[in-house]
Amino acid sequence: MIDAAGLRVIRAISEEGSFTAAATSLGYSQPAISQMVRRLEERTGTALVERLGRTVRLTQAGQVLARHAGPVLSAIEAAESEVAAIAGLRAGRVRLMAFPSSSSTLVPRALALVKERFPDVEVSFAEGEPPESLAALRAGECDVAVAFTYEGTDIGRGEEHVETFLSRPLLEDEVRLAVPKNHPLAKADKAQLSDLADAQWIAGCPRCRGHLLSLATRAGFTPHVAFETEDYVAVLGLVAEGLGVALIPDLILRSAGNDRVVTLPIDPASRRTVQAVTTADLERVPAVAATLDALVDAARATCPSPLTAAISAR
Amino acid sequence: MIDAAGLRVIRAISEEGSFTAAATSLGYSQPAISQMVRRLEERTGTALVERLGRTVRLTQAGQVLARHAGPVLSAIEAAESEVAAIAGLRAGRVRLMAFPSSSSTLVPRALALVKERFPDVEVSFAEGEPPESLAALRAGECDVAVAFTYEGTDIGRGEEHVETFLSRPLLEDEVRLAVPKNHPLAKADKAQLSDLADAQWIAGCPRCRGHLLSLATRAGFTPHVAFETEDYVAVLGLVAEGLGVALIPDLILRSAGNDRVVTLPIDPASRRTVQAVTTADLERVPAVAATLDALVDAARATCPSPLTAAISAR
DNA sequence: TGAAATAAATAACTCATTGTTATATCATCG
DNA sequence: CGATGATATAACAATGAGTTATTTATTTCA
Repeated sequence: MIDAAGLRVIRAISEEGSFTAAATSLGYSQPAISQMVRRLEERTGTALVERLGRTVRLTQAGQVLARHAGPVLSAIEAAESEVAAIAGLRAGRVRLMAFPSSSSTLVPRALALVKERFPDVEVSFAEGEPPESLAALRAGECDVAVAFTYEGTDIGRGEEHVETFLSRPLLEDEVRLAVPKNHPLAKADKAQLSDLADAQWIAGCPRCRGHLLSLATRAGFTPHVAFETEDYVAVLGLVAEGLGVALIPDLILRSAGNDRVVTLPIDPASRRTVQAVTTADLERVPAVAATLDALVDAARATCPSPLTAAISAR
Repeated sequence: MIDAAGLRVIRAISEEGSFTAAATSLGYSQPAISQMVRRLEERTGTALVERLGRTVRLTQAGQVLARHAGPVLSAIEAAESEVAAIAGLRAGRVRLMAFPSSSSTLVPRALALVKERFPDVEVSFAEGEPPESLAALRAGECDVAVAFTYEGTDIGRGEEHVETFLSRPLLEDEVRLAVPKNHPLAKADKAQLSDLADAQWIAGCPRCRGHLLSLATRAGFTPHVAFETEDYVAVLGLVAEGLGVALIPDLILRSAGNDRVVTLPIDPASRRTVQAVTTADLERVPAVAATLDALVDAARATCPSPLTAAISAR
């Protein structure tokens, strides 16, 4: 029945003392005010202004509206400016969830970029492996997930498809074989996976373990997994002690090397793609978009690869 | 940019958890909500809801709007209900101004009627002779003036025209000649004004004095005004003491008689019309309309005259 | 796994609202 | 009494905000 526009008009009349002045103050034409008042009076069923010749004055009912106009309009303006701040990146919160090994360089660098560009945007951060982070994204518990997919790995056994969401590729991460320095393959150019059918394997995160199984199956064997840990520093330690071999993404080796371990490409090559994942809706939230951009930029700085080259060329 | 309708929609979505439920709760169709949200998102420049498959959830910006919706909408509802109370005569204030001699019966009776019919309507009352009461009406200091006009009297010398306003006739009030009981005319049927050219006159209020002058001029003389007072009881007292004669409206004689005074019609007859005066705008204020009605009813009860008969027949 | 059910998006259309300009009316003031 | 300043009205255009019908997508359930 009564909306913000009506209150604005009544307030302007009350403040300015005439329809014409109210019109100029609101940027309207005079008849617009005249008609607006008439409509309001029709709706409320009572006169709101007294037209006394050349001047107008509010009736009691008009004064009631004018009195309420202030609080209502300033609350609306407050809401608008809060939303505008979010839209203008002068406010906003992004909840980021990333898998542990990305936390070392990529994510911190991206967070720093966001902070530098938009100091008032808050980015909170939690660790989580892809299945959890995607579930959190779906559940609305985070806004951006930094996840990875292994090339050619078909997910789908209860896990979230990355394809359900909107994802931007960040890095191409080559999967290498890690062997102890004294291992027969240590000096080889590349390793045939099938040569390692009888090796003891050390597996990383569940997803990586799945990838290992998938690759091994394709190479015609079932790997014997002697140890399992999500901590890649530990994986490298185990390998260094000669307790087994492991598949390790190149990205991890950049932050956590071990000089008693040698890594070499495998054949057929395998890579994982690190992606920033969000939803189509959240991508329209400016702070989220800014975070995605920062992640892309951070990835480019982290590792110039064919993929990121392609992205920069774009 | 954002109006009450938008806030209502966002709040409904937040409360109901889906567009469809929000639509039913607001009495809209589902696409209406869908489009409303889209418009809001276009205007604000950021996503307001996350569509997660079948369910929707508000984004941070959406939550900002939902948070403000409550206060804003309840303030608007409060304003609406206050105005509705005024429109529905469950509230309201009328400032009445009446000339003194109407205060005796007509006005009190009318006030009682309003109080009986609409107990929550406040009518405040002040005395004032027609020129002042009309000026007050014009100045917005009162809402209804009970005034009178002398038949055939042309006003206009700086005074307010009753015709400027909207007036409803209440009573036809005959002007009679008051003489002492022992006056030569005391037993006459009627008095020729011209027979009183040499009499001492006692005048009432300024307006009444003006009327006396006008009538006398028409009768061919200039009256000798010996006394002047606005208090008609005093006028009657002066007449009773034989200090002069006076023109007195019949209405006054009903409440303030004096048995040492005789009144008789004058020739040519003269009457004043008692009117309830307001403005076209104020007449659309329900409490004002109710007061006017009460005045008409009170007048009918006070003095059944040809005029009031005509009004009831209408 | 596939079909039914549920929910949101889209298309196409209608109608009311809310502006506009041009003009009339009306009160005030020199 | 005419000029002026203010509101009202008329006619019209654009937009907003609904509607129904239909499509698309996700969940659920057999």
